[in-house]
Amino acid sequence: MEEVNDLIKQRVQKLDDLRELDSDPYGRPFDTTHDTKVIHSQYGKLDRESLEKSPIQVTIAGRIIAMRNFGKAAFAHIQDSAGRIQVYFRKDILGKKFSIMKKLDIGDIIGLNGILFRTKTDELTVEVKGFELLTKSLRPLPEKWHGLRDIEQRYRQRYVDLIVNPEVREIVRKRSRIIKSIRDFLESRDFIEVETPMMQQIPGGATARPFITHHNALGIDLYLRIAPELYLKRLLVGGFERIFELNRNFRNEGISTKHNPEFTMLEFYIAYKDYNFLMPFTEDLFKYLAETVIGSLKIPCGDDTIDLTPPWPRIPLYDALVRKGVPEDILRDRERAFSWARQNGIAVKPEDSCGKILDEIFKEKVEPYLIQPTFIIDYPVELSPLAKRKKDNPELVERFELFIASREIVNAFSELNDPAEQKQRFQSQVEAKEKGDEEAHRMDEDYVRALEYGMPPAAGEGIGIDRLVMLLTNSASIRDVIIFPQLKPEK
RNA sequence: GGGCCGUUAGCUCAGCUGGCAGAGCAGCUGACUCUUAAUCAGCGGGUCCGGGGUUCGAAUCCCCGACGGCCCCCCA
Repeated sequence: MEEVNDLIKQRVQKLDDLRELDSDPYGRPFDTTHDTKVIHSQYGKLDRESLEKSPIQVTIAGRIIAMRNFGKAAFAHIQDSAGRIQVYFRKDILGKKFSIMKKLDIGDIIGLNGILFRTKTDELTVEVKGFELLTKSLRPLPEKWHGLRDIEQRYRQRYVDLIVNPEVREIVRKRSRIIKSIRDFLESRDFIEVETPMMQQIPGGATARPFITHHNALGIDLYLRIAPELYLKRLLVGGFERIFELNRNFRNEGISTKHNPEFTMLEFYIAYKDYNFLMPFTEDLFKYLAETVIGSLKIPCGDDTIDLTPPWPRIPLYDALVRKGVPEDILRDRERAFSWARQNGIAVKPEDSCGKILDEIFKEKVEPYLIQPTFIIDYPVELSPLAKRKKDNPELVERFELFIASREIVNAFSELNDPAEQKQRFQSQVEAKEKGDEEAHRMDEDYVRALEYGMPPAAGEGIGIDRLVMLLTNSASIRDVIIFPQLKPEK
Protein backbone atom coordinates (compact mmCIF):
# COMPACT_ATOMS: atom_id res chain seq x y z
CA MET A 1 0.00 0.00 0.00
CA GLU A 2 2.93 2.29 0.73
CA GLU A 3 4.78 1.65 -2.49
CA VAL A 4 6.14 4.77 -4.09
CA ASN A 5 7.23 4.09 -7.61
CA ASP A 6 8.68 6.49 -10.11
CA LEU A 7 5.36 7.05 -11.81
CA ILE A 8 3.83 8.31 -8.59
CA LYS A 9 6.88 10.41 -7.80
CA GLN A 10 6.63 12.07 -11.19
CA ARG A 11 3.00 12.92 -10.62
CA VAL A 12 3.68 14.29 -7.16
CA GLN A 13 6.33 16.49 -8.79
CA LYS A 14 3.77 17.69 -11.33
CA LEU A 15 1.42 18.46 -8.49
CA ASP A 16 4.03 20.82 -7.05
CA ASP A 17 4.71 22.28 -10.49
CA LEU A 18 0.99 22.96 -10.93
CA ARG A 19 0.84 24.80 -7.64
CA GLU A 20 3.74 26.92 -8.90
CA LEU A 21 1.68 27.64 -12.00
CA ASP A 22 -1.14 28.78 -9.72
CA SER A 23 -3.36 25.84 -10.48
CA ASP A 24 -5.03 24.23 -7.46
CA PRO A 25 -4.62 20.46 -7.95
CA TYR A 26 -7.57 19.71 -5.67
CA GLY A 27 -10.17 22.04 -7.01
CA ARG A 28 -13.40 23.74 -6.17
CA PRO A 29 -17.00 23.36 -7.35
CA PHE A 30 -17.31 23.55 -11.11
CA ASP A 31 -20.66 24.19 -12.78
CA THR A 32 -21.23 22.33 -16.02
CA THR A 33 -23.78 23.00 -18.72
CA HIS A 34 -23.75 19.56 -20.32
CA ASP A 35 -22.70 16.01 -19.79
CA THR A 36 -21.17 13.99 -22.58
CA LYS A 37 -24.29 11.98 -23.24
CA VAL A 38 -26.41 15.09 -23.66
CA ILE A 39 -23.85 16.55 -26.04
CA HIS A 40 -23.89 13.45 -28.23
CA SER A 41 -27.66 13.10 -28.18
CA GLN A 42 -28.41 16.80 -28.80
CA TYR A 43 -25.65 17.71 -31.23
CA GLY A 44 -24.49 14.36 -32.53
CA LYS A 45 -26.33 14.85 -35.78
CA LEU A 46 -25.14 18.36 -36.57
CA ASP A 47 -22.65 18.52 -39.44
CA ARG A 48 -19.45 20.50 -39.65
CA GLU A 49 -21.00 23.51 -41.41
CA SER A 50 -23.86 24.06 -39.02
CA LEU A 51 -21.49 23.78 -36.04
CA GLU A 52 -19.33 26.48 -37.62
CA LYS A 53 -22.26 28.68 -38.53
CA SER A 54 -23.85 28.69 -35.09
CA PRO A 55 -21.25 27.66 -32.53
CA ILE A 56 -22.42 25.65 -29.53
CA GLN A 57 -20.78 26.41 -26.22
CA VAL A 58 -20.41 23.64 -23.67
CA THR A 59 -18.93 23.38 -20.21
CA ILE A 60 -18.14 19.87 -19.03
CA ALA A 61 -16.13 18.10 -16.37
CA GLY A 62 -14.62 14.65 -16.21
CA ARG A 63 -11.60 12.44 -16.12
CA ILE A 64 -8.93 12.38 -18.80
CA ILE A 65 -8.79 8.79 -20.04
CA ALA A 66 -6.63 9.19 -23.14
CA MET A 67 -4.29 11.84 -24.43
CA ARG A 68 -2.44 12.46 -27.68
CA ASN A 69 0.02 15.26 -27.39
CA PHE A 70 1.53 17.35 -30.17
CA GLY A 71 3.91 20.21 -29.80
CA LYS A 72 1.41 23.01 -29.80
CA ALA A 73 -1.84 21.07 -29.63
CA ALA A 74 -3.31 17.99 -28.01
CA PHE A 75 -6.31 15.72 -28.18
CA ALA A 76 -7.74 14.07 -25.13
CA HIS A 77 -10.79 12.03 -24.26
CA ILE A 78 -12.80 13.11 -21.25
CA GLN A 79 -15.01 10.63 -19.42
CA ASP A 80 -17.87 11.63 -17.18
CA SER A 81 -20.55 9.50 -15.59
CA ALA A 82 -22.58 9.56 -18.79
CA GLY A 83 -19.92 8.74 -21.37
CA ARG A 84 -16.94 10.28 -23.09
CA ILE A 85 -16.05 12.92 -25.62
CA GLN A 86 -12.92 14.12 -27.38
CA VAL A 87 -11.50 17.55 -26.57
CA TYR A 88 -8.89 19.57 -28.43
CA PHE A 89 -6.35 21.89 -26.84
CA ARG A 90 -4.51 24.51 -28.93
CA LYS A 91 -1.64 26.66 -27.77
CA ASP A 92 -2.79 29.64 -29.83
CA ILE A 93 -6.15 29.57 -28.05
CA LEU A 94 -4.98 28.74 -24.55
CA GLY A 95 -1.81 30.84 -24.39
CA LYS A 96 -0.14 30.58 -21.01
CA LYS A 97 -2.59 27.94 -19.83
CA PHE A 98 -1.15 25.57 -22.39
CA SER A 99 1.79 24.95 -20.06
CA ILE A 100 -0.66 23.76 -17.40
CA MET A 101 -2.17 21.38 -19.94
CA LYS A 102 1.29 19.93 -20.47
CA LYS A 103 1.33 18.88 -16.83
CA LEU A 104 -1.94 16.97 -17.09
CA ASP A 105 -1.92 13.18 -16.92
CA ILE A 106 -4.31 10.45 -17.85
CA GLY A 107 -6.52 10.08 -14.81
CA ASP A 108 -6.68 13.77 -13.91
CA ILE A 109 -10.10 15.33 -13.50
CA ILE A 110 -10.62 18.62 -15.26
CA GLY A 111 -13.40 21.05 -16.05
CA LEU A 112 -13.42 22.84 -19.36
CA ASN A 113 -15.45 25.00 -21.69
CA GLY A 114 -15.31 25.40 -25.42
CA ILE A 115 -17.23 25.05 -28.65
CA LEU A 116 -18.19 21.96 -30.57
CA PHE A 117 -16.64 21.16 -33.92
CA ARG A 118 -15.98 18.18 -36.10
CA THR A 119 -12.50 16.90 -36.81
CA LYS A 120 -11.23 15.75 -40.18
CA THR A 121 -12.41 12.29 -39.30
CA ASP A 122 -15.80 13.73 -38.32
CA GLU A 123 -15.55 13.11 -34.58
CA LEU A 124 -17.58 15.51 -32.49
CA THR A 125 -15.00 17.35 -30.40
CA VAL A 126 -14.82 20.25 -27.95
CA GLU A 127 -12.33 22.94 -28.91
CA VAL A 128 -11.15 24.03 -25.49
CA LYS A 129 -11.34 27.76 -24.77
CA GLY A 130 -10.57 27.46 -21.10
CA PHE A 131 -10.02 24.70 -18.58
CA GLU A 132 -9.28 24.11 -14.95
CA LEU A 133 -7.64 21.23 -13.15
CA LEU A 134 -10.14 19.91 -10.61
CA THR A 135 -8.26 16.93 -9.20
CA LYS A 136 -4.78 15.63 -9.83
CA SER A 137 -4.49 11.84 -10.04
CA LEU A 138 -1.34 10.42 -8.51
CA ARG A 139 -1.62 6.80 -9.55
CA PRO A 140 -1.39 5.61 -13.15
CA LEU A 141 -4.46 3.99 -14.63
CA PRO A 142 -4.32 0.59 -16.34
CA GLU A 143 -3.38 0.63 -19.99
CA LYS A 144 -5.76 1.59 -22.70
CA TRP A 145 -6.01 -1.60 -24.76
CA HIS A 146 -6.46 -4.36 -22.25
CA GLY A 147 -7.62 -2.29 -19.32
CA LEU A 148 -7.77 -3.95 -15.92
CA ARG A 149 -8.11 -7.72 -16.28
CA ASP A 150 -6.76 -9.02 -12.99
CA ILE A 151 -9.87 -10.25 -11.23
CA GLU A 152 -8.51 -9.85 -7.74
CA GLN A 153 -7.52 -6.25 -8.32
CA ARG A 154 -10.86 -5.52 -9.99
CA TYR A 155 -12.69 -6.61 -6.83
CA ARG A 156 -10.24 -5.13 -4.34
CA GLN A 157 -9.96 -1.81 -6.14
CA ARG A 158 -13.39 -1.60 -7.67
CA TYR A 159 -12.96 2.15 -8.10
CA VAL A 160 -10.28 1.48 -10.71
CA ASP A 161 -12.42 -1.20 -12.33
CA LEU A 162 -15.25 1.30 -12.57
CA ILE A 163 -13.03 3.95 -14.16
CA VAL A 164 -11.73 1.71 -16.91
CA ASN A 165 -14.39 -0.93 -17.51
CA PRO A 166 -17.64 0.60 -18.76
CA GLU A 167 -19.53 -2.69 -18.53
CA VAL A 168 -19.08 -2.64 -14.76
CA ARG A 169 -20.61 0.82 -14.55
CA GLU A 170 -23.47 -0.46 -16.67
CA ILE A 171 -24.18 -3.29 -14.22
CA VAL A 172 -24.26 -0.82 -11.34
CA ARG A 173 -26.77 1.30 -13.22
CA LYS A 174 -28.89 -1.67 -14.21
CA ARG A 175 -28.94 -2.88 -10.64
CA SER A 176 -30.20 0.51 -9.55
CA ARG A 177 -32.92 0.44 -12.21
CA ILE A 178 -33.97 -3.08 -11.24
CA ILE A 179 -34.33 -2.14 -7.60
CA LYS A 180 -36.22 1.04 -8.41
CA SER A 181 -38.52 -0.89 -10.72
CA ILE A 182 -39.27 -3.46 -8.03
CA ARG A 183 -40.24 -0.65 -5.65
CA ASP A 184 -42.38 0.95 -8.34
CA PHE A 185 -44.11 -2.34 -9.09
CA LEU A 186 -44.90 -3.08 -5.46
CA GLU A 187 -45.88 0.44 -4.54
CA SER A 188 -48.26 0.62 -7.50
CA ARG A 189 -49.96 -2.41 -5.97
CA ASP A 190 -50.34 -0.72 -2.60
CA PHE A 191 -47.40 -2.31 -0.82
CA ILE A 192 -45.46 -0.20 1.65
CA GLU A 193 -41.78 -0.58 2.38
CA VAL A 194 -40.72 -1.27 5.94
CA GLU A 195 -37.46 -1.80 7.77
CA THR A 196 -37.15 -4.47 10.41
CA PRO A 197 -34.17 -5.34 12.61
CA MET A 198 -30.89 -6.36 11.06
CA MET A 199 -29.66 -7.24 14.56
CA GLN A 200 -31.85 -9.93 15.99
CA GLN A 201 -31.89 -11.77 19.27
CA ILE A 202 -33.18 -14.95 17.64
CA PRO A 203 -32.07 -15.37 14.02
CA GLY A 204 -35.08 -16.76 12.21
CA GLY A 205 -36.92 -17.08 8.95
CA ALA A 206 -34.38 -19.23 7.12
CA THR A 207 -32.06 -22.17 7.50
CA ALA A 208 -28.55 -20.81 7.73
CA ARG A 209 -25.73 -20.15 10.16
CA PRO A 210 -25.77 -16.57 11.43
CA PHE A 211 -23.08 -14.02 12.19
CA ILE A 212 -22.81 -13.26 15.88
CA THR A 213 -22.09 -9.83 17.27
CA HIS A 214 -22.24 -8.32 20.72
CA HIS A 215 -24.04 -5.36 22.19
CA ASN A 216 -22.00 -3.93 25.05
CA ALA A 217 -24.63 -1.85 26.81
CA LEU A 218 -27.24 -4.59 26.73
CA GLY A 219 -24.62 -7.18 27.56
CA ILE A 220 -26.03 -9.70 25.07
CA ASP A 221 -25.01 -11.36 21.85
CA LEU A 222 -27.03 -10.43 18.82
CA TYR A 223 -27.25 -12.05 15.41
CA LEU A 224 -27.12 -10.37 12.04
CA ARG A 225 -30.35 -11.38 10.44
CA ILE A 226 -30.50 -14.31 8.06
CA ALA A 227 -33.98 -13.19 6.95
CA PRO A 228 -36.55 -10.55 7.92
CA GLU A 229 -39.46 -12.98 7.62
CA LEU A 230 -40.62 -13.35 11.21
CA TYR A 231 -40.65 -9.59 11.78
CA LEU A 232 -42.53 -8.92 8.58
CA LYS A 233 -45.21 -11.39 9.58
CA ARG A 234 -45.47 -9.68 12.96
CA LEU A 235 -46.46 -6.65 10.90
CA LEU A 236 -49.23 -8.71 9.29
CA VAL A 237 -50.45 -9.40 12.82
CA GLY A 238 -50.18 -5.67 13.47
CA GLY A 239 -52.61 -4.94 10.66
CA PHE A 240 -50.46 -4.17 7.63
CA GLU A 241 -51.77 -6.13 4.68
CA ARG A 242 -49.18 -5.44 1.98
CA ILE A 243 -45.60 -4.90 3.04
CA PHE A 244 -42.16 -5.45 1.66
CA GLU A 245 -38.57 -5.10 2.74
CA LEU A 246 -35.71 -4.86 0.27
CA ASN A 247 -32.41 -5.00 2.09
CA ARG A 248 -29.46 -7.03 3.23
CA ASN A 249 -29.34 -10.49 4.79
CA PHE A 250 -26.23 -12.02 6.30
CA ARG A 251 -25.37 -15.69 6.28
CA ASN A 252 -22.24 -17.19 7.71
CA GLU A 253 -21.73 -19.72 4.95
CA GLY A 254 -19.29 -20.41 2.16
CA ILE A 255 -18.49 -17.92 -0.56
CA SER A 256 -18.96 -18.89 -4.19
CA THR A 257 -20.03 -17.54 -7.56
CA LYS A 258 -23.59 -17.74 -6.22
CA HIS A 259 -23.02 -16.75 -2.58
CA ASN A 260 -21.79 -13.66 -0.79
CA PRO A 261 -21.96 -13.43 3.01
CA GLU A 262 -24.13 -10.35 2.74
CA PHE A 263 -26.69 -10.34 -0.01
CA THR A 264 -29.81 -8.45 -0.90
CA MET A 265 -33.23 -9.96 -0.55
CA LEU A 266 -36.71 -8.77 -1.31
CA GLU A 267 -39.41 -10.17 0.92
CA PHE A 268 -43.04 -9.21 0.53
CA TYR A 269 -46.23 -10.34 2.21
CA ILE A 270 -49.82 -9.96 1.21
CA ALA A 271 -52.76 -10.74 3.46
CA TYR A 272 -55.77 -12.77 2.38
CA LYS A 273 -53.91 -14.49 -0.49
CA ASP A 274 -52.12 -17.79 -0.92
CA TYR A 275 -49.28 -19.14 -3.03
CA ASN A 276 -51.57 -19.57 -6.04
CA PHE A 277 -51.92 -15.81 -6.13
CA LEU A 278 -48.17 -15.33 -6.03
CA MET A 279 -47.28 -17.30 -9.15
CA PRO A 280 -48.95 -15.01 -11.69
CA PHE A 281 -47.93 -12.07 -9.51
CA THR A 282 -44.31 -13.17 -9.82
CA GLU A 283 -44.67 -13.60 -13.56
CA ASP A 284 -46.04 -10.07 -13.79
CA LEU A 285 -43.18 -8.71 -11.72
CA PHE A 286 -40.48 -10.41 -13.79
CA LYS A 287 -42.20 -9.38 -17.01
CA TYR A 288 -42.31 -5.79 -15.81
CA LEU A 289 -38.64 -5.84 -14.80
CA ALA A 290 -37.46 -7.37 -18.06
CA GLU A 291 -39.48 -4.93 -20.13
CA THR A 292 -38.41 -1.93 -18.10
CA VAL A 293 -34.75 -2.76 -17.67
CA ILE A 294 -33.90 -4.92 -20.70
CA GLY A 295 -36.69 -3.98 -23.08
CA SER A 296 -37.35 -7.61 -23.96
CA LEU A 297 -38.69 -10.81 -22.46
CA LYS A 298 -35.96 -12.80 -24.15
CA ILE A 299 -32.71 -12.39 -22.31
CA PRO A 300 -29.29 -13.84 -23.07
CA CYS A 301 -27.81 -16.04 -20.38
CA GLY A 302 -24.49 -17.68 -21.11
CA ASP A 303 -25.10 -19.88 -24.15
CA ASP A 304 -28.85 -19.91 -23.59
CA THR A 305 -31.65 -17.48 -24.16
CA ILE A 306 -34.13 -17.25 -21.32
CA ASP A 307 -37.70 -16.58 -22.36
CA LEU A 308 -39.63 -14.90 -19.58
CA THR A 309 -42.93 -14.89 -21.46
CA PRO A 310 -45.58 -16.10 -19.00
CA PRO A 311 -47.06 -18.40 -18.00
CA TRP A 312 -44.25 -20.58 -16.73
CA PRO A 313 -44.69 -24.28 -15.99
CA ARG A 314 -45.75 -25.32 -12.49
CA ILE A 315 -44.34 -28.71 -11.61
CA PRO A 316 -44.89 -30.43 -8.28
CA LEU A 317 -41.58 -31.35 -6.70
CA TYR A 318 -42.40 -35.07 -6.67
CA ASP A 319 -43.37 -35.01 -10.35
CA ALA A 320 -40.15 -33.20 -11.21
CA LEU A 321 -38.19 -35.94 -9.46
CA VAL A 322 -40.10 -38.80 -11.10
CA ARG A 323 -39.66 -37.20 -14.53
CA LYS A 324 -35.92 -37.36 -14.07
CA GLY A 325 -36.04 -41.05 -13.28
CA VAL A 326 -36.38 -41.04 -9.51
CA PRO A 327 -38.45 -44.10 -8.52
CA GLU A 328 -41.84 -43.17 -7.16
CA ASP A 329 -41.67 -45.57 -4.22
CA ILE A 330 -38.86 -43.63 -2.53
CA LEU A 331 -40.80 -40.38 -2.27
CA ARG A 332 -42.60 -41.24 0.96
CA ASP A 333 -40.17 -43.74 2.37
CA ARG A 334 -37.21 -42.21 4.14
CA GLU A 335 -35.13 -45.39 4.23
CA ARG A 336 -35.61 -46.13 0.55
CA ALA A 337 -34.91 -42.51 -0.33
CA PHE A 338 -31.75 -42.63 1.73
CA SER A 339 -30.35 -45.76 0.13
CA TRP A 340 -31.35 -44.64 -3.38
CA ALA A 341 -29.53 -41.35 -2.83
CA ARG A 342 -26.44 -43.16 -1.57
CA GLN A 343 -26.54 -45.55 -4.53
CA ASN A 344 -26.69 -42.60 -6.89
CA GLY A 345 -23.72 -40.88 -5.33
CA ILE A 346 -25.67 -38.12 -3.62
CA ALA A 347 -24.21 -36.97 -0.31
CA VAL A 348 -26.92 -37.43 2.33
CA LYS A 349 -26.39 -37.67 6.05
CA PRO A 350 -27.86 -40.34 8.32
CA GLU A 351 -29.77 -37.70 10.29
CA ASP A 352 -31.37 -36.16 7.19
CA SER A 353 -35.15 -36.21 7.01
CA CYS A 354 -36.97 -37.65 4.04
CA GLY A 355 -37.70 -34.16 2.75
CA LYS A 356 -34.05 -33.15 3.07
CA ILE A 357 -32.96 -36.25 1.15
CA LEU A 358 -35.47 -35.55 -1.63
CA ASP A 359 -34.21 -31.96 -1.73
CA GLU A 360 -30.64 -33.21 -2.20
CA ILE A 361 -31.77 -35.53 -4.98
CA PHE A 362 -33.64 -32.63 -6.55
CA LYS A 363 -30.54 -30.41 -6.52
CA GLU A 364 -28.56 -33.14 -8.21
CA LYS A 365 -31.05 -34.56 -10.69
CA VAL A 366 -33.46 -31.75 -11.52
CA GLU A 367 -32.07 -28.30 -10.77
CA PRO A 368 -29.32 -28.37 -13.43
CA TYR A 369 -31.99 -28.78 -16.11
CA LEU A 370 -34.22 -25.91 -15.01
CA ILE A 371 -32.94 -23.35 -17.47
CA GLN A 372 -36.21 -21.74 -18.53
CA PRO A 373 -38.36 -20.26 -15.76
CA THR A 374 -40.07 -23.05 -13.85
CA PHE A 375 -42.11 -23.08 -10.66
CA ILE A 376 -41.42 -26.14 -8.57
CA ILE A 377 -44.39 -26.44 -6.21
CA ASP A 378 -45.52 -28.37 -3.14
CA TYR A 379 -42.59 -29.17 -0.89
CA PRO A 380 -42.37 -31.68 1.97
CA VAL A 381 -43.48 -30.11 5.22
CA GLU A 382 -40.26 -30.87 7.10
CA LEU A 383 -38.33 -28.58 4.73
CA SER A 384 -40.66 -25.64 5.35
CA PRO A 385 -41.36 -24.98 9.01
CA LEU A 386 -43.07 -21.65 8.34
CA ALA A 387 -45.34 -22.71 5.47
CA LYS A 388 -48.94 -23.83 5.52
CA ARG A 389 -49.86 -27.43 4.78
CA LYS A 390 -51.83 -28.34 1.71
CA LYS A 391 -55.39 -29.05 2.65
CA ASP A 392 -55.65 -32.25 0.62
CA ASN A 393 -52.16 -33.53 1.44
CA PRO A 394 -50.81 -32.57 4.85
CA GLU A 395 -47.35 -33.99 4.21
CA LEU A 396 -46.81 -31.19 1.70
CA VAL A 397 -46.92 -27.42 2.06
CA GLU A 398 -48.20 -24.72 -0.26
CA ARG A 399 -44.83 -23.56 -1.39
CA PHE A 400 -43.06 -22.87 -4.66
CA GLU A 401 -39.59 -22.02 -5.74
CA LEU A 402 -38.83 -20.37 -9.05
CA PHE A 403 -35.80 -21.62 -10.94
CA ILE A 404 -34.19 -19.80 -13.84
CA ALA A 405 -30.85 -20.73 -15.37
CA SER A 406 -30.47 -23.55 -12.80
CA ARG A 407 -30.56 -21.03 -9.99
CA GLU A 408 -33.19 -20.70 -7.32
CA ILE A 409 -34.34 -17.12 -7.52
CA VAL A 410 -37.65 -17.08 -5.67
CA ASN A 411 -39.02 -18.89 -2.64
CA ALA A 412 -42.65 -18.35 -1.69
CA PHE A 413 -45.42 -19.96 0.29
CA SER A 414 -48.74 -19.64 1.98
CA GLU A 415 -47.91 -18.58 5.52
CA LEU A 416 -48.59 -20.86 8.43
CA ASN A 417 -50.82 -18.87 10.80
CA ASP A 418 -51.87 -21.57 13.28
CA PRO A 419 -49.89 -20.76 16.45
CA ALA A 420 -50.17 -24.26 17.93
CA GLU A 421 -48.90 -25.90 14.79
CA GLN A 422 -46.18 -23.27 14.42
CA LYS A 423 -45.03 -24.06 17.93
CA GLN A 424 -44.85 -27.75 17.09
CA ARG A 425 -42.92 -27.07 13.91
CA PHE A 426 -40.42 -24.98 15.84
CA GLN A 427 -40.22 -27.77 18.39
CA SER A 428 -39.25 -30.36 15.80
CA GLN A 429 -36.66 -27.92 14.42
CA VAL A 430 -35.22 -27.56 17.90
CA GLU A 431 -34.97 -31.34 18.08
CA ALA A 432 -33.18 -31.43 14.74
CA LYS A 433 -30.84 -28.80 16.05
CA GLU A 434 -30.10 -30.87 19.11
CA LYS A 435 -29.31 -33.78 16.81
CA GLY A 436 -26.66 -31.62 15.18
CA ASP A 437 -28.43 -29.77 12.39
CA GLU A 438 -26.66 -26.43 12.76
CA GLU A 439 -29.03 -24.70 10.41
CA ALA A 440 -32.33 -25.76 11.92
CA HIS A 441 -34.68 -22.98 13.00
CA ARG A 442 -34.77 -21.87 16.62
CA MET A 443 -37.79 -21.53 18.80
CA ASP A 444 -39.21 -18.00 18.71
CA GLU A 445 -41.75 -17.77 21.53
CA ASP A 446 -42.66 -14.18 20.79
CA TYR A 447 -43.45 -15.04 17.19
CA VAL A 448 -45.80 -17.78 18.37
CA ARG A 449 -47.34 -15.29 20.80
CA ALA A 450 -47.87 -12.90 17.90
CA LEU A 451 -49.65 -15.63 15.94
CA GLU A 452 -51.88 -16.21 18.94
CA TYR A 453 -53.24 -12.69 18.48
CA GLY A 454 -54.21 -13.78 14.97
CA MET A 455 -52.34 -13.39 11.69
CA PRO A 456 -54.59 -13.20 8.66
CA PRO A 457 -54.09 -15.89 6.04
CA ALA A 458 -51.33 -14.53 3.87
CA ALA A 459 -48.80 -15.33 1.19
CA GLY A 460 -45.16 -14.33 1.31
CA GLU A 461 -42.30 -14.38 -1.13
CA GLY A 462 -38.56 -13.86 -1.10
CA ILE A 463 -36.50 -12.94 -4.14
CA GLY A 464 -32.71 -13.05 -4.20
CA ILE A 465 -31.93 -9.70 -5.74
CA ASP A 466 -28.28 -10.40 -6.52
CA ARG A 467 -29.22 -13.49 -8.50
CA LEU A 468 -31.98 -11.59 -10.21
CA VAL A 469 -29.46 -8.93 -11.21
CA MET A 470 -27.11 -11.67 -12.40
CA LEU A 471 -29.90 -12.98 -14.60
CA LEU A 472 -30.80 -9.58 -16.04
CA THR A 473 -27.18 -8.58 -16.64
CA ASN A 474 -25.97 -11.98 -17.89
CA SER A 475 -23.36 -12.15 -15.14
CA ALA A 476 -21.76 -15.48 -14.27
CA SER A 477 -20.67 -14.53 -10.75
CA ILE A 478 -22.46 -12.84 -7.88
CA ARG A 479 -19.27 -10.83 -7.42
CA ASP A 480 -19.97 -9.12 -10.72
CA VAL A 481 -23.21 -7.65 -9.40
CA ILE A 482 -22.09 -6.84 -5.85
CA ILE A 483 -19.93 -3.76 -6.11
CA PHE A 484 -17.65 -4.60 -3.21
CA PRO A 485 -17.69 -8.37 -2.75
CA GLN A 486 -16.21 -9.88 0.38
CA LEU A 487 -12.54 -10.92 0.07
CA LYS A 488 -9.84 -11.98 2.47
CA PRO A 489 -7.58 -9.19 3.71
CA GLU A 490 -4.92 -8.19 1.22
CA LYS A 491 -1.97 -8.95 3.52
C1' G B 1 -12.85 -27.77 4.53
C1' G B 2 -11.12 -30.74 -0.42
C1' G B 3 -9.24 -30.77 -5.79
C1' C B 4 -7.18 -28.19 -10.08
C1' C B 5 -5.03 -23.63 -11.97
C1' G B 6 -2.73 -18.87 -11.39
C1' U B 7 0.66 -14.74 -9.06
C1' U B 8 7.01 -11.68 -13.47
C1' A B 9 7.63 -3.48 -14.50
C1' G B 10 1.98 1.06 -13.04
C1' C B 11 -1.25 -2.22 -16.68
C1' U B 12 -1.53 -6.54 -20.29
C1' C B 13 1.59 -10.46 -20.91
C1' A B 14 6.22 -13.52 -22.89
C1' G B 15 10.19 -15.94 -20.53
C1' C B 16 11.10 -23.57 -23.58
C1' U B 17 15.00 -29.10 -21.22
C1' G B 18 17.76 -24.49 -14.84
C1' G B 19 22.53 -20.23 -17.58
C1' C B 20 22.91 -11.93 -17.94
C1' A B 21 14.76 -10.70 -16.32
C1' G B 22 11.97 -9.18 -21.66
C1' A B 23 7.94 -6.90 -25.00
C1' G B 24 3.71 -3.72 -25.82
C1' C B 25 1.06 0.09 -23.49
C1' A B 26 1.78 3.77 -19.71
C1' G B 27 5.96 7.23 -18.03
C1' C B 28 10.29 10.70 -18.92
C1' U B 29 13.37 13.84 -22.72
C1' G B 30 13.25 15.81 -27.67
C1' A B 31 10.44 16.70 -32.60
C1' C B 32 5.43 17.54 -34.23
C1' U B 33 -1.25 22.57 -34.48
C1' C B 34 -6.87 17.37 -36.97
C1' U B 35 -5.01 12.91 -33.60
C1' U B 36 -7.92 8.82 -31.99
C1' A B 37 -3.92 1.84 -30.48
C1' A B 38 -1.12 9.17 -33.23
C1' U B 39 3.94 9.00 -35.30
C1' C B 40 9.51 9.39 -35.03
C1' A B 41 14.25 9.38 -31.97
C1' G B 42 16.28 8.46 -27.23
C1' C B 43 15.87 7.10 -21.81
C1' G B 44 14.36 5.21 -17.14
C1' G B 45 11.52 1.49 -14.61
C1' G B 46 11.70 -5.32 -11.11
C1' U B 47 11.08 -8.00 -3.31
C1' C B 48 9.88 -12.52 -10.63
C1' C B 49 3.69 -13.29 -4.22
C1' G B 50 6.55 -14.78 0.67
C1' G B 51 9.78 -18.39 3.20
C1' G B 52 12.76 -22.67 3.02
C1' G B 53 15.37 -26.48 0.01
C1' U B 54 18.13 -28.80 -4.33
C1' U B 55 22.12 -26.81 -7.47
C1' C B 56 28.34 -24.04 -9.39
C1' G B 57 23.88 -21.33 -10.73
C1' A B 58 16.54 -20.94 -9.61
C1' A B 59 11.42 -16.51 -12.32
C1' U B 60 12.10 -21.74 -14.00
C1' C B 61 12.82 -27.86 -10.09
C1' C B 62 11.01 -29.54 -4.83
C1' C B 63 8.52 -28.34 0.01
C1' C B 64 5.65 -24.97 3.15
C1' G B 65 2.67 -20.66 3.32
C1' A B 66 -0.34 -16.19 1.46
C1' C B 67 -3.85 -14.30 -1.90
C1' G B 68 -7.02 -15.03 -6.16
C1' G B 69 -9.91 -17.95 -9.89
C1' C B 70 -12.73 -22.34 -11.20
C1' C B 71 -15.00 -26.90 -9.48
C1' C B 72 -16.85 -29.70 -5.14
C1' C B 73 -18.96 -29.02 0.15
C1' C B 74 -22.52 -25.54 2.60
C1' C B 75 -26.13 -21.98 1.36
C1' A B 76 -29.94 -18.26 -1.48
